[in-house]
Amino acid sequence: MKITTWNINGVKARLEGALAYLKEQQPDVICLQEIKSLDEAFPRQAFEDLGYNVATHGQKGFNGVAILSKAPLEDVERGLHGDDTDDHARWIEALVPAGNRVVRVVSIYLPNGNPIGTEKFAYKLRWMERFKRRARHLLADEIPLVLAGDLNIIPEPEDAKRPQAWANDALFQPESRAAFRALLALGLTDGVRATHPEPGIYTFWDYQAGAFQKNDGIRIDHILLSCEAADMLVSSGIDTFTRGWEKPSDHVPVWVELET
DNA sequence: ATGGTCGATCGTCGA
Repeated sequence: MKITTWNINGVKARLEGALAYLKEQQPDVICLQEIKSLDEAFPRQAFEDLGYNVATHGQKGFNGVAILSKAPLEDVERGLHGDDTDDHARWIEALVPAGNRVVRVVSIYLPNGNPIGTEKFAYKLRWMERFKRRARHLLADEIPLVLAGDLNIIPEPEDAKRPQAWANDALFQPESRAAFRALLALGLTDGVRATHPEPGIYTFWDYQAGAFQKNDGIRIDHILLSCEAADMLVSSGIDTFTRGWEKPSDHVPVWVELET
């Protein structure tokens, strides 16, 4: 099965592109981030018409995540556990049947955290602690687990064209990177890196200053796999071509193929 | 050093 993640930066602005992508690439599951839509305003029917089941966790104006799947979604959970006062829509889970087994998929929009030295950065780090706790809990199920999304972390210098340009950015702070490594230390595999050891593969290019034309990108959209899911990993890819489309998202789709 | 670009929304925040 092919599982894709894509920060679409607004479902309304990206509807045509998202539908075109799904028609062409036919992923079994796609995790979306930054839908920037209330659940009731999400263009559910347009995706259902392409054969997808839709589960959203949205809010007005910003954030918002979704999981779309050709197979029915079960046990949908909205929101990241661990803080009842956090009303940001950044986490949605579901079970997806795959062949004669089941995979748990999570669509994640991890806080950006900029600027550093502010409450926004503290929130990012607290949120990553909750992420780790929830991941540890889900790993105990021993159901293949796929944590996919805009994780807003540049894990290593080779994940940026110009790492020094990100030295003061929340995405590349030592604390952010350490929290990411702590996730991997739970036993998770970076699915793309595991199958693409080469440097210079990116998933985001800023809209400003012709970043895409200069390939001035960063790799911040990730798919983390439990050992049960990593055992199923066949291949992965980054669909950079969508960044050249009309009205592109600043992120591109990232996918893994799992043997089911 | 500044402004550079988008989306949601309509002055301004978030990225």
